Amino acid sequence: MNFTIAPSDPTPIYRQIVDQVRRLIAGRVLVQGQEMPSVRALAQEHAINPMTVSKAYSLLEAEGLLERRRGIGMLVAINQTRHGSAEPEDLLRPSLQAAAQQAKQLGLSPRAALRLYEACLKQTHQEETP
Amino acid sequence: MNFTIAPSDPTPIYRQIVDQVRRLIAGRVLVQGQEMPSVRALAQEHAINPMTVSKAYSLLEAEGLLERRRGIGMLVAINQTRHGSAEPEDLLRPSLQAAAQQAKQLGLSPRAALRLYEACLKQTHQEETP
Amino acid sequence: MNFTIAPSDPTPIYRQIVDQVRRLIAGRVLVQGQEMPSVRALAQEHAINPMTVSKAYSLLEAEGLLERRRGIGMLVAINQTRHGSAEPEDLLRPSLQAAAQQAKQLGLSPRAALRLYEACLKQTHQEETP
Amino acid sequence: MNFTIAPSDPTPIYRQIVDQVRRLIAGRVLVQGQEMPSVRALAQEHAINPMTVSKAYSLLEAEGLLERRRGIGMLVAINQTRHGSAEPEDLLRPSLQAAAQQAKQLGLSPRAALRLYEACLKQTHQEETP
DNA sequence: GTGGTCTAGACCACA
DNA sequence: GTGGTCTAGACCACT
Repeated sequence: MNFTIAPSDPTPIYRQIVDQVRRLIAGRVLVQGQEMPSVRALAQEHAINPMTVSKAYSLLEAEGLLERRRGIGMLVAINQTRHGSAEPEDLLRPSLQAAAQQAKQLGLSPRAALRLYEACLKQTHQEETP
Repeated sequence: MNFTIAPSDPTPIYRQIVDQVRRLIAGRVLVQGQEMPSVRALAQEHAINPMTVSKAYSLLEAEGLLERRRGIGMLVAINQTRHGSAEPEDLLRPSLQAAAQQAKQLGLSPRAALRLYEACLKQTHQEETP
Repeated sequence: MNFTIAPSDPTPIYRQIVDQVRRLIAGRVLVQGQEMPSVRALAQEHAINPMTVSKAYSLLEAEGLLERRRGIGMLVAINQTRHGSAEPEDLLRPSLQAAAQQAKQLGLSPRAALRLYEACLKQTHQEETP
Repeated sequence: MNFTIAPSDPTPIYRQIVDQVRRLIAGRVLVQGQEMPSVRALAQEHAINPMTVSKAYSLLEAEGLLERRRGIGMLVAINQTRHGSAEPEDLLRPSLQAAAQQAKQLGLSPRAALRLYEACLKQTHQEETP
């Protein structure tokens, strides 16, 4: 899986997993019917407790994004109609709205804030290419 | 005060206060020597516990951003050396870096992400003018 | 076979099979000596694993409700002593007792609960006639 | 709290809690804004692990039926508009539909099934009065 | 006082 | 092999 766990991040680990899986599904990186990595595998890969992964998967199942197949594992849910998985823009907007309010409180002009975001985007995309 | 408290936000309330005051000072919206609203007033305005406000103020005082004046209340500290308030860009960057990674996971192009942020900035600035 | 498998139901599939066969025998819908559908046929019909069907049949055989005939398949056991198949009322009562407690917790009057059950019974019986 | 935990019941304990709280809210036994018993209290009362209770509460919170008040405890959610809390009839119907199918499989006439349910209802209500 | 998170380990059930 | 459940205990954060 191409996502990261930051133990230093104050947001709980299970929440980091939930958020990222949600985004990867919205972005079609994870496609419908695809098998998710097993609880134990993911736990070992990131050196965390299997129950933590399990909790994240359970929440995603309750949300309708994952489906449990008895004895098989978890799959990305097939009936991804309209509920649950939202448009990518809708998942990104809250972060950007918060960042917009912060820019205003910091007295930064919209232009300066945009330039800064552009730099961050460029950096993030460069990490992947090489 | 032009800041907001979101009780549903998982980040603790006292932290929401600290972060926003820090930004307002960095952005010179709150200027040196200016009186802060009283603990009681702020608590009542946002329907939160006065002890929570008090804790936030104490942290800001320990950080050197606020000063406690007996009989008067809290003021924005006058001797803002360089250690207390940082550059506005440095305070905004972490949020934008996170938003950049999210955009990538969502499969959004940098251009689309920028456009979305531009819209958020415009909306945030319009709220204040009328 | 007129029974249904609900993969989303938390009760294990083999248990769903066992319970329903038990009822169909108690209700004389399946009569003594009658052939049961083959493991393979039943599995294919409901899109479940043959091993799951096999496990259910084995449990029913251990219970004395089914008999394994070499080269033929499973039959409804002929010597239905009193220990295997119980009275229909006894098999239905647990569900109704649970439903009665639920009605009480929901604040529904016994009369309202009865009316609702009447409607469900009518609907269930109509499904079969046409 | 007037609900029961049955350790022998195959349905997991946290699920028993969730289901019953859901019903008690739908039946207005628990009213909006009311405080729920604390995790530790409920755990001790029923001799189960606090984490099990916590898990149930978390699910109910995700469902929108409970609200967490930091440092205070859990309350029955106030904005109980339409989602989440359903009509009592809607929560009872699934059990009765299952019981109706069972009655049919058992070869019981609708009249006999109704009589049996009536008896169960009477018994359940008598337990409370004395 | 409140709930939340994580860990470690044991046991069960399903396929 | 898969996930689920429960326990016990430790530590943290908020009010």
